[in-house]
This record gives sequence, structure tokens and C-alpha cells, in this order.
Amino acid sequence: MNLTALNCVVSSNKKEGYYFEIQNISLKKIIMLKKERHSFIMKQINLHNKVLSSDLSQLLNVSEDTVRRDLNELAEAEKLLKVHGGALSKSFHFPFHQNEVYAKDAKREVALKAISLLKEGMVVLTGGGTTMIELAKLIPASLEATFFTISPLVALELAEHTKLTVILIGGQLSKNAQINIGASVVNDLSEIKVDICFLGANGIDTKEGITDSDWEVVQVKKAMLKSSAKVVILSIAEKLNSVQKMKVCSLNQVTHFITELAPNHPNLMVFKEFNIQIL
Amino acid sequence: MNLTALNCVVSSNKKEGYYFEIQNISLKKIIMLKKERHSFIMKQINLHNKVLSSDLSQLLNVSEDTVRRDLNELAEAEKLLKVHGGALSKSFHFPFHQNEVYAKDAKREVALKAISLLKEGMVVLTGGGTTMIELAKLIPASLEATFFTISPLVALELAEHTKLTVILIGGQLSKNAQINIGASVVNDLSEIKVDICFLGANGIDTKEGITDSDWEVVQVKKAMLKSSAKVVILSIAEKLNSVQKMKVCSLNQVTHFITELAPNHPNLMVFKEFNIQIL
DNA sequence: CAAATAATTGCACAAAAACGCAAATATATT
DNA sequence: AATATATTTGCGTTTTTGTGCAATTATTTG
Repeated sequence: MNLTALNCVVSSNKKEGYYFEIQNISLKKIIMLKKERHSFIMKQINLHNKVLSSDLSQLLNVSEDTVRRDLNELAEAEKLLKVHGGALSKSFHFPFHQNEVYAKDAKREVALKAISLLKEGMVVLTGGGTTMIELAKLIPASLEATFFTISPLVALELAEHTKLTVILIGGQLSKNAQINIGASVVNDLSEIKVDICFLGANGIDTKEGITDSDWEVVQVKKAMLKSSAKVVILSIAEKLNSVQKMKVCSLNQVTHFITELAPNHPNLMVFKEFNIQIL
Repeated sequence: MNLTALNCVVSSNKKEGYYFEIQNISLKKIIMLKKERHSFIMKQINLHNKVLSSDLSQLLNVSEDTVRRDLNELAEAEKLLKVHGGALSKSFHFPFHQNEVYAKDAKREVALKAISLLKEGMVVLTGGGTTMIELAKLIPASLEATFFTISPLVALELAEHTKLTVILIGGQLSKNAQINIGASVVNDLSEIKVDICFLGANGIDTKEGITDSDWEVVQVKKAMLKSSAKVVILSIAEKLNSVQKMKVCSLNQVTHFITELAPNHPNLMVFKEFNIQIL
């Protein structure tokens, strides 16, 4: 299924599908049955709530015509909602079963804004937390990029995207935060340099800066900041002007700040002075 | 599909059936009766979730018509889902119940036996796979030990146990195997020394030893072996005497071997010669 | 409204399925 | 054993299905 993950030579062959070759030992054609494509599409829909025909065409290695026909059939079977350019999840409009994540909608909005900062070929570093998992889900299928992360859960979500390279920075798994912590993480982080770092925050305050409650987590976050050119803080508005026990950094180390609020919202005005770009 | 079965020399023999030869080592006479073909097909379906008529035709040395008839009968008996070009596992159509693991009961039995090898204070290294996740779930809450793992999913399961120290060895996340792979993993592994290593296996054979189908995974498994005093192979009986393309190690590097079968089961007798402890 | 993107439609062609038939093989019966 | 009967298998032919291409029509966007 996962074509890109098989790192082997793939040579196209007109009608027969694709032959791939592992260390010139064996030959086998990969063909994707129609039903398989359908199930792949549904998986994408469930994961991201939307798909673009053009993306699917690339990912599945079929023409856009075929994708459109697939979408038509799935729409016929009422499994998704076909729209111009792709399709949407039905549950998107009929949200019966929302998972029990607190303030999920706000977090998704935050994540959605963060997506706009992603560019082709970027090297990204992410922390953990539910907002980051939302972010991982919402990444467009067509994006080709490298993601470092300290969160196993985020890593697994990212790995659903065939075009991403996902590198999980290992270490001791913190049972509370569900992220990897400890000296080895800090050390590994010191050896990488990324374009942009996405970080959730527990406390944000103009005077105290970004704060957190777990010492080990703070150490890791500090190391993450050092490794990154840009630092994007993601947070729901609720956490504005709250302070935790331990300081991660001051606000002038932050380059971008994202909440679910509009950038010109009065509550965000105070952050403008720190030369932070607000989305 | 089982690639290994593809590139083998097949010689026809009028009355007796067919002889085929894998890597000029083993000879097997196969006269496939209908029932046998059916069970072979079902096995393939369970293992890979899909079969192509064309592949089966080759593998079974029968015409595509016969394969189609077989698939029709199996579909009639509601054992699989026939589609254009082949067939899919029934569970494929119900992606909600997809988290059903193949041969879960057998795997749990295997995991249960493995638990008995764990001792207080041990340092353990585990691979990935569904059997290992079962193992992680079944660990008694009272056990105090240190676990290294290359699987994010296993790590998250282990982290549920408050008394365990869980260290996730980081690296590039393989999208197929859902374990961390790559040079950094191999390197990190070279720097640890553990008491016992639990490893799943894709192929187990007295002559070929432990084999796997993914080159990167093989590299990591080799590194794991080097780091461990004891090596425990966990496998469901179905994988006995199956050979994959790439060799992980020979059987005399294995210290323990666990299947769901009783230790004195005839199928396991051949392994006794290798000085392997069988549970 | 105009330019750019998508969607639809008709068509060609390849691949797979269905069908009928004949040969081969297995099973039952004496 | 030998024969009869039933089942299974392979092959040609026809029918259906799946895909991609090109031209046309519709929709979105600035």
C-alpha cells in the first residue's frame, strides 16, 4: 500500500502497473485494486476530513479521471461528500462522535493556521500534545517534508502521510506528557538544525513568557528552541495570560504565535510589541 | 503476496504433480487439491489482505480460470471479498473493525509465555509487531524493569505501566513496519547491553534461520541481537518453516523460541537440535 | 467578465470475468 | 481391477469492467 515507504527502485511500465525491485532480486508488480483505492481514499478522508483529487491522483498513481470516478462511486454510496476539487468527510457536517479531546475545535483551528507555515521541502520539529496531533492529521497529503518529533503519537500520525520523512527522537518516554525526555533527547536535539519548530504551551504571559509545569519537559523544550530558526507557539486562547512554575523562554524568542482568535483580536494586542507574528 | 514463492524454479511432472525448488535448497512435492488451494488462498488473504488472481495462478500453477472459480467459491462461502483482479480480506470492507489482529489469540498465548521470562529489575529490549504489543499489554503491573524498544506503539503500551522505565530508541519511522529504523537506531543499539531481547519473526526455518523481508528491518534486528545476552524469538506456528528473502541470523544465535504450540509438539522437534529453549 | 481549474462525456483499448465445451482426473460401484 | 459416473480443469469466445485520453462543458476566482 504504502508505495513511498518501500525504498526501492520503481519503474513504470505502460499498462501493467509498476514493477519494483528490491536489490535486484525479485520482481513483482504493484497494482492497486479499485476497492483498495476506495479504502485508501476513505482513510484519507477520515484522517483529514478532506481530500484533493490532484493529491489522490499523485498518491495512487492513477489519472485524475480515475480518482474522480472513484469519488463519484463513493459519493454514490454516500460514503463521502464530493465537492469541486476533491471530497469532504460526511461526518464533517454531521459530527456525531467527537473524541473526548478538550476544546478540539479550537485546537483544530489553531492547527489549521499552523499548516499555512509549512512549505515544500521544509525540515520541521514538533513537540507533543493534542494540538500537535491535530496538526499532524491536517497536513496536506501532497506535502513533501521532513519532520522531527519527540512524540510517539505525533510520529505515528505523521507516518500516515506517505510523502513525509518522519524521524522520532528517542529517549525515555514520559508517562505524563507522552513525549520522550531526558539527556539523550536534549543531546540529539543539539545535533540538528531545523527550519521551524512547532511547540504547544501550557502557560503564556507577557512578563513570564512561555512556562511549563514539568522540569524534564522544560529542558527538552529549551533544547528544541535552540535547534530551530523559527519558533511557533500554538495555544488555545484559554491559556493566554496563565503562568506555570517553570520558564521555557521569554516571548522575544518566539517568532510566531497562533491561537484560534483572529490576529487583530484585542487580547492579542499585547503580544505585538514582542515582534511576534500573530496568525 | 509472498514474494519468495515467486522466484522459484518450477518443474512440471506429469502425473505426480509439481516439484518446486526454493534457492536450490529444499525440494517439495506439491499436488494441490482444491481444498489445499483454498486454504492457501485464505492464508494469503489473512497475511496480506489481498490477492491477485494473476499471482495466484502463477503460485499455484493453475489457470486463472481455476483461481477465479476458487475465489468464487470462497466468496460464496463469505470467506473473502471478490473484486476485479483478485480478492480482498472481508475485514477490509469494514475499516472500523480493522483493528482486529490476525491470529490474535495465538499471539496472546505466545506473549503470555514470554512474560514468564521477565524478572524483576531486568533490562529488556523489544522489537515491534502485534505480538509485541500483546506482550506489552500483558506485563504484570507489579513488575519493575527497564524496557528499550524501537516501536512507538509498544513504547506507548509499556508506558501505561507505572513501574516500568521505557526508553524509545529514536530514528526514522518506517511506515510499513511502524518501527524506527536507520543508522542512528543501529548506532544507539550498539551502545546498550540488555539482559534479554524479544523479537518477532517473519520467517523461521531450520536451514535459513530467522529471515525477514525488509532490508532496513533486518539491519535493525541484527543490531538488536548484538546488544542482547539472550535472544527470544516469538512467532505464531504458522510462520514455522517459512523463508523470507533476507537473513537476520541463524538459529544457533537464538536462545529461546516461543510459539503457541506446546513445547513437545512434533513440529518443534527440529529446533531442539540448535540448543534453543522452547516454551 | 475572463482566465484558470475541474468535471463531464464519448471513445478506444486492455484486462478480467463469464460461459460453454471438451479433456482430464477423481470417486464410486461392482 | 475395470468400468461408470461425477467432478475438476483448461481453452476459446464473448461480455463486462476499468483506465486513460481528448474534446467539450461547467465552475471557481480574481
